[in-house]
Amino acid sequence: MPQPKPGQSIPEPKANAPDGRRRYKRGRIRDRNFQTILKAAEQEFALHGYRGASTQKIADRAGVAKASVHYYFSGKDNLYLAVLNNIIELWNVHLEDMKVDDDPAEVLDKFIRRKVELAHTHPQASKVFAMEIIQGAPRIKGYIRSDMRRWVREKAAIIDAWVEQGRMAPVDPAHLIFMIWSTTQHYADFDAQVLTILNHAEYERELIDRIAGFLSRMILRGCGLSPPAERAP
Amino acid sequence: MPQPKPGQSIPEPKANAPDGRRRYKRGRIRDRNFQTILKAAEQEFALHGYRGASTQKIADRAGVAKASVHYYFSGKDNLYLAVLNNIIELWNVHLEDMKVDDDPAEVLDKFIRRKVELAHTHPQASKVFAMEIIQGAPRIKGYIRSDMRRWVREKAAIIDAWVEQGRMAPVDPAHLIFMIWSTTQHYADFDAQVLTILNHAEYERELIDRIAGFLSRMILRGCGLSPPAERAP
DNA sequence: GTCTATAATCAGATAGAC
DNA sequence: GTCTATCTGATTATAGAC
Repeated sequence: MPQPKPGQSIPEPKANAPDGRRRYKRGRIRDRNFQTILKAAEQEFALHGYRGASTQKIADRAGVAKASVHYYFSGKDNLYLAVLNNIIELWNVHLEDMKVDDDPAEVLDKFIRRKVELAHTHPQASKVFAMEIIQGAPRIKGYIRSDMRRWVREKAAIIDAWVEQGRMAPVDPAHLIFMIWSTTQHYADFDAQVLTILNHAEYERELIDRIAGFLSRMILRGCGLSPPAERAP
Repeated sequence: MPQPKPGQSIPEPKANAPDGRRRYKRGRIRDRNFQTILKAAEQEFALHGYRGASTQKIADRAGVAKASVHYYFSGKDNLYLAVLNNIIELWNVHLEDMKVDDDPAEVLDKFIRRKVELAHTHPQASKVFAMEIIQGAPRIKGYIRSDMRRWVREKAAIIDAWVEQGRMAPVDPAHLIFMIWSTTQHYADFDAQVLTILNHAEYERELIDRIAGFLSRMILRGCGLSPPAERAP
C-alpha cells in the first residue's frame, strides 16, 4: 500500500469541525481508515464490478460500519471514483522519461518488465480498471480521450522516429503499445485462467520472471530488436 | 445470431405439457424468444457483470415481461450459465484440426486472424467471458481445469514438436497461446479504450484487417517465422 | 404461453444517539 | 468520529388472471 496521501482532486473526507479545531494529530487514524476502506473497496469492485459490489460488503471487509463508508466517502459513486483515481495514479508513473535518443530495446524491455511487475503486485487494481473499460469506460472516457490519448501519441511519435531512423522494424506504434498493455495485464486480469491452466496455485517469482522474459523476447523480436542482455559486449 | 439449437446440457425451457401433446409446430416461436432473451442477457451481462445485471433490464431489452425470463430460464443464475455455455461453444470451434505436419506459420496466422474476426463479430460474448474470469471464474473453473487445459496441452505438444524439429524459435507454447488470446481479445474487451485512443467511432473492415496483419506479423516474427504470404513463390 | 400484481429480500443512504 | 436503526427504492422470484 504505497500511497500515503489520499486527497487532491479525490473525494475528501468531510471537514473535521466547522471551527477548524482539533487538526493536529487526528489525521493519522483518519488516513488509516481512509486507506483501509479504499483497499477493501478495490477488492469488492474487482470481484463484482461497480453495480455488483455492495457498500455493506465493503464495510464488512474493511471492518467498519456501513455508515462509516458514507462518512469517509460520500457514497458508492465517489468511493468508486476514488479507487479508479488511485489506480490511474499508479499506472501513470511509467515511461514518462522516454526519449528519442534512448535505445529502443532497452526502453521496451524495461517497460514490459515494469508492467509485468505491476500486474503481479497490483492485480486487483488492474481488474477494476479492466472491468471499467469492458463496461464501456463510462466514468473515465474523459481521461482516456485526454491524458491517455496524449500519452500514447507522445510515445508513438518516439517509436515512429526510431522506425524512420531504421533502428527497429516498421511497426504501428499504437498497436505495439496495445500489445504490451494486453499481454502484461492479461496475467493480472485472467490470473484465474492462467494459473488454472498452468496448474499453479499462485504466481511465484520464478513464473513472473519467466513471463517477463517471454514477453520481452517475443515483442522485441517482433520489432526486429535483440534483447538488451545480448547486446552488451 | 448463428446458433439455431438451444438445448443440450443447457437449461431447457419447461416441458410444454405434462402429457406431451402439442409439440409439432410450437417450437419455432419458443426458440425465437429463447434466443432473443439469451442475446439480451448477453448484452446486459457484458454491460454490468453478473451481479450488476438485472432481469428486469434483460426483459426490457428483449421486449418481454420479466416473468417470461423466469419461464424460459428458471432464474438469473441459469440464464447466466446458458449465456456462458453459448460462448464456450462458439470459442471451441477453432484450431481443432491442427496437426504436427501442418505449417506453423500458416496455422498460427490462421488462428490469429480467426480470433480477431471472432472478437470483431462477437464482442459482447468476449466481454462476458472476460468478466467471468476476471471475477475469479467461479462458475467455469471446472471447464477451465478440464476441457480448456486439455485443449492448451494438446496444442502445446504440437508447438513443442515444431520447436524440436527446428521449424520455429524455441518459445513456451502455453504463453504463446496466452499471448494470442490476450492480444486478440483485447480489441473486443477494451474496444472503448482502443477506439477512443485511435479516435475511431467503431471498428471498420480496414482497421480489423490492419489489426490482424499487425498481430500476425508481430507474433510470427516473435516465433522466428515469416508471414505465409511471403513464403509462397 | 404471457402478463400483472405482489411477496420477500437487499441495496444505498441518512438521522440521531453516543 | 462511530455506531444502530430506519427510510426509500430496486431487486429476484412467484402466484394467479387471462
